[in-house]
Amino acid sequence: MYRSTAKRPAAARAKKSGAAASYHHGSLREALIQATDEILREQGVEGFSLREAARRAGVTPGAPAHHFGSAAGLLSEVAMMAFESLSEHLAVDEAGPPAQRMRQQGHGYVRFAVDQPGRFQLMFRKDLLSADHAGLQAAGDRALGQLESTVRALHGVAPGQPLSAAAQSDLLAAWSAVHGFAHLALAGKLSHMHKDKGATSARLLAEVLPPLLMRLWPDPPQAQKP
Amino acid sequence: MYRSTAKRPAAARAKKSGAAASYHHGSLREALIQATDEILREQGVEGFSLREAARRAGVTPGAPAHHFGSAAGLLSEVAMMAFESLSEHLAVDEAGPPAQRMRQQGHGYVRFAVDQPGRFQLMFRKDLLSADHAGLQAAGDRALGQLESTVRALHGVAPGQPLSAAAQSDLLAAWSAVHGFAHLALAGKLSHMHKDKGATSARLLAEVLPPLLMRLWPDPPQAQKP
DNA sequence: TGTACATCAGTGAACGCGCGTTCACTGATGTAC
DNA sequence: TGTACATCAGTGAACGCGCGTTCACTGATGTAC
Repeated sequence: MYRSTAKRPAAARAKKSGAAASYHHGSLREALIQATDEILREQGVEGFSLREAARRAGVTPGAPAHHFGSAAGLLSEVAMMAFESLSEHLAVDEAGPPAQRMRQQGHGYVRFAVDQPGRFQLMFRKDLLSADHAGLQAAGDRALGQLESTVRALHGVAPGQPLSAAAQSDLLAAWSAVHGFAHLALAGKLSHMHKDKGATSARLLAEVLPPLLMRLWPDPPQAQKP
Repeated sequence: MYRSTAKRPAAARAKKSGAAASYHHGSLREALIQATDEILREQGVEGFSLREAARRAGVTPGAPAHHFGSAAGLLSEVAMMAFESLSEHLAVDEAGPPAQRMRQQGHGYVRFAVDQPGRFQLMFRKDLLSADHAGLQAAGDRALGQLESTVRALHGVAPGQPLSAAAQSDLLAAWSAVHGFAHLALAGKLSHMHKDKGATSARLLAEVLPPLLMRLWPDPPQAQKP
């Protein structure tokens, strides 16, 4: 009885990559993370399944368990990467005026969400993530920390000291505003806000976001040295 | 051969409600909407399925199609109701000072999201809703309109006239801020913002939201009559 | 350099599950006369 | 008041699907001596 070798994941893998078929994948862990990220890009969070990730990595459905235990384990790893990508979008020249930096970060936050919506969706879906994934927690804190450091500059709070109540409130306001804006943009609520219906979401965003950021963090009035 | 009548939906329905079993439900449409809303309350959006809604309404899985065509049809109906509930949370005494009204509405928006997270999640999941559901669109516009009318008052733009650029920007800022805050609260990002870990989400919200709202819409400086 | 053995990583098949939709049907209700 | 008939609303069974997880297994790799 003929048995097609093309059905065997190792063979499929070999065919795809051009390398020799091997029982062991070699770097399945990375391949699964990569595959998951690809699914997020193409289909969003709802498109993800453990089996689909395994399929794309050229491996049987049982394999992922060896590396991640469960779907939440794999997704948490990807979410961690996503937070790192967000952090890159929040990187900003520390020399500039704080209000301007804040605006730049706001823009970076929204750009990240709009350019990588699948990742962005995932990052805040705590029902899909492991609550105790240390790396994920840390990566999230790091991203938030970048906003915080700009808020510190705005309020003149030194790095070691605790945030003042006003600064605390400002940080939360900043995060809320850009997070909310990003969500509304992804939910398609932006275009329906104004008459210019046909506009690209990119163009719409370019027109609508900067004034909003300027309203929240205007340049300070002319320096008053007494 | 014995056939348990308890398996028959009509009988199950009768048992539950105390009324006589009937082939026709009588108000299935409402019952399904009700059931869906109940699922949202208990399990969130992810807990919803057409079959589960049918089950709760005491009806076979095929029945909902007669009234809603598909899952999206039913969910859109529920989302419409949800927007109406949101509108109620945005109702505010039109006599008060605009900044205060804005804060009240902001508080109402967040309270709605936090008290009824399942509904709130649904309302912005356009992948689950019918794009062409007229009532849903209208209900969403109505809710947004309530924010808009306060922004008009803030900026002194009369009801008939188009929003100024500044007012437009302010409206979007308002919506973004409260929407983002609500999302972050539901994603559990609030508690992890400050040291007071054990705090109830309700208490945390009561402490953290008002200053944020005050920062965004402060009372105007003392009236300067020239 | 060779060999025995332990460990690891992925296989393959099956588990039981719930899902949305379809369709010929039938029981109940409403209407016309 | 009665009867024929059309319309409606829900049934019941089946469709094909994809899912996450389990588990005894086996092939490959690495290590000790």
